Amino acid sequence: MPSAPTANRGSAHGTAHGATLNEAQREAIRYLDGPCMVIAGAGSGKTRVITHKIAHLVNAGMRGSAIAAITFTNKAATEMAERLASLVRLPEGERPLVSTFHSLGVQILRRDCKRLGLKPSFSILDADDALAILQQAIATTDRKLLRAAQTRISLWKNAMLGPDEAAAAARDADEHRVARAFRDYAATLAAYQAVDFDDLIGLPVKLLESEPEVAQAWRERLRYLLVDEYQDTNACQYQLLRLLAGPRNAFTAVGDDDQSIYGWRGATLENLARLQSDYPSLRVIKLEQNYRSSVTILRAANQLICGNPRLHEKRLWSELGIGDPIAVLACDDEESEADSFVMRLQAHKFERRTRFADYAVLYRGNHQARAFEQALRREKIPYLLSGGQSFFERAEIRDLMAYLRLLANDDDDPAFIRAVTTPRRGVGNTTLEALGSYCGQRQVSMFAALFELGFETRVAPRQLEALRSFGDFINRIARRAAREPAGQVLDALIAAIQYREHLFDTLEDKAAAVRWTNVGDFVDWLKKRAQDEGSTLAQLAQSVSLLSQLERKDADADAVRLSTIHAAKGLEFAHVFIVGCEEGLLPHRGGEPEGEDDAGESLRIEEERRLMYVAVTRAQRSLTLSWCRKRKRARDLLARQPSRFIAEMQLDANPGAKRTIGAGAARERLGRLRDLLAPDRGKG
DNA sequence: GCACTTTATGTTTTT
DNA sequence: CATAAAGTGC
Repeated sequence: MPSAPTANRGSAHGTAHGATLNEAQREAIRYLDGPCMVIAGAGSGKTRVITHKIAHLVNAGMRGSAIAAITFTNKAATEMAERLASLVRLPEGERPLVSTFHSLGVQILRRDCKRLGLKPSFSILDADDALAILQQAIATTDRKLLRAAQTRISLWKNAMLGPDEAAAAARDADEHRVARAFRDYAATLAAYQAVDFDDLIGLPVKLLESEPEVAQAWRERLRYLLVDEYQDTNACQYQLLRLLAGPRNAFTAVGDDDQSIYGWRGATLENLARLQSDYPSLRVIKLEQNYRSSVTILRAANQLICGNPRLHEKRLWSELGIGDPIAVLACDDEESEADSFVMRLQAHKFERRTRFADYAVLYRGNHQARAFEQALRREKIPYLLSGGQSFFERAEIRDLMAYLRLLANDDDDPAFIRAVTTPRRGVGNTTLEALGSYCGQRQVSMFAALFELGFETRVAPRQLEALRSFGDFINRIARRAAREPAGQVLDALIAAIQYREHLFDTLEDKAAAVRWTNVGDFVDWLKKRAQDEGSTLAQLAQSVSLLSQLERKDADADAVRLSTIHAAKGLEFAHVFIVGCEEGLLPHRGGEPEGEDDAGESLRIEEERRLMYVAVTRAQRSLTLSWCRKRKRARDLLARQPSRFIAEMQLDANPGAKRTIGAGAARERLGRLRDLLAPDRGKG
């Protein structure tokens, strides 16, 4: 087996792949007599339990295609499908459905959305498009209010409250205002035949609740459900699970209350308790043996998390030995934090003969990556940035996506606006405003309005001509898309709009070249996908918005990983650096302290503590924590304190567990190593 | 009326 | 430091 650098694939140390299953794992796999919940501590082999349970079901005679494994991220789904494929060989049509909640939602919706008054070619809006629509609805330019409104509405949706219930639940004037905007927002989405991310769960719930035959059909199709990262489900996802499970209650939920880090997205630990009260016969099985980390690391993790009240008390243990002490680095500022990381990395790598891919830098916020990127680039160390801006959020990709969405769905006004203005074709704000107001009166989409006789008088002839020829163009491409292969039409589209020329006209050559390369990657990816799945351009447009990262082959590259802690969940690395361990960052200080009560405050700290716990438990062999005495924020330099979590891990009380090292020591050591390696290269 | 250039502004985490 | 609203040539 080639050892891949990413998680769960076991770099020699740690993972339980080849080993036999332990008693608790076997029990979790074999138990089929009723609903089952597996409390799987960090590194206890939960993916293994899920894949082996699926294999067990298949061996027991269940059709593979009747089993569904549901994850939260595409990465987890891909990983799961691969591990499963290496365990049981199943023919194409007999493979279990391994999918995220959101893609499952799309599948359910695509089949029967007509019953909800939604056309099958509905558009899926990303957060930015949704935000633009909300901005219209709430009529504000205050970005803070806008963002707050978006999360508020999302939380309402995840709690399964519609605009009416939201208005009833609103506690102050601001929330009432947001509830009113929620109503307009929902109406606008309906007019556009568009849905947002939350609707991908909420609408299937609505559908299965209101159409018993549809629910029945899905229950017959999916006879056993396995849910990964159950602690991250929100009320709406829980309801979807209940509806899919039906009265048969044939499911296994796998989760860990200590790793619940998506409370801000509506995930609620109550779902763990609810599972027990809603299913009294629920069998609860705990996995406490850790196959990943050294005893030192686990002891620190246990020490940290015991500060939280927990639903399921558990104590992780491991047989992997004491391992290296945990180091704490106090740095001057973020540059010196990044510098000392790079120097320690180089020294460590030289001494231990490790690979770059054995190292990961984990941080609270994406902006923290910048200093580390710079330092790594300067030293010519390969790195992989996970999280951060998604490939599909890049402007050039969104431009092309707008065309695809418009081809699929004429009513998608946001896509229309983006496509008609990119590249520029003589249609600007005034024209779009006139078009928008006409559409408002006539209750038609922008695309449909172009060809209406009544619209002709609303804009200047020149603009009308530009709009209509754009409309004709889209119609022509759409006609071709129905007949010809997706890839061919895509090439024709990009050539016809002269996108390459547009990039080089509007940007510096270097930037344009980068974007054009991205376009090429995107097109290749679409073509491959269209071929593999036999999907049309329209269907592709739907699946694309659910992806966060282009699955690239260079995931196997030997490179240092830079990642947010959130994005690192489920992964493991031999040597982990948790950076920015400062009060205010980790734990992060929330928005304004206005009106937040003590209970809310301590809940927030508990989630931050779980986040730190997730970070610590990513490490197999060594763990280094660092913090900065000063950190730039906006324009000024702020004095900072080390995170309370460092103290909570009681590294001092843990003999030999802590080494505090000044940032200068590594610099000197690296200097010596460099001299040793290449004396003439010596530099300051 | 369109398209490009300047100036204020504001930072968690993600499907 | 990067994005989005307001300002200036064409």
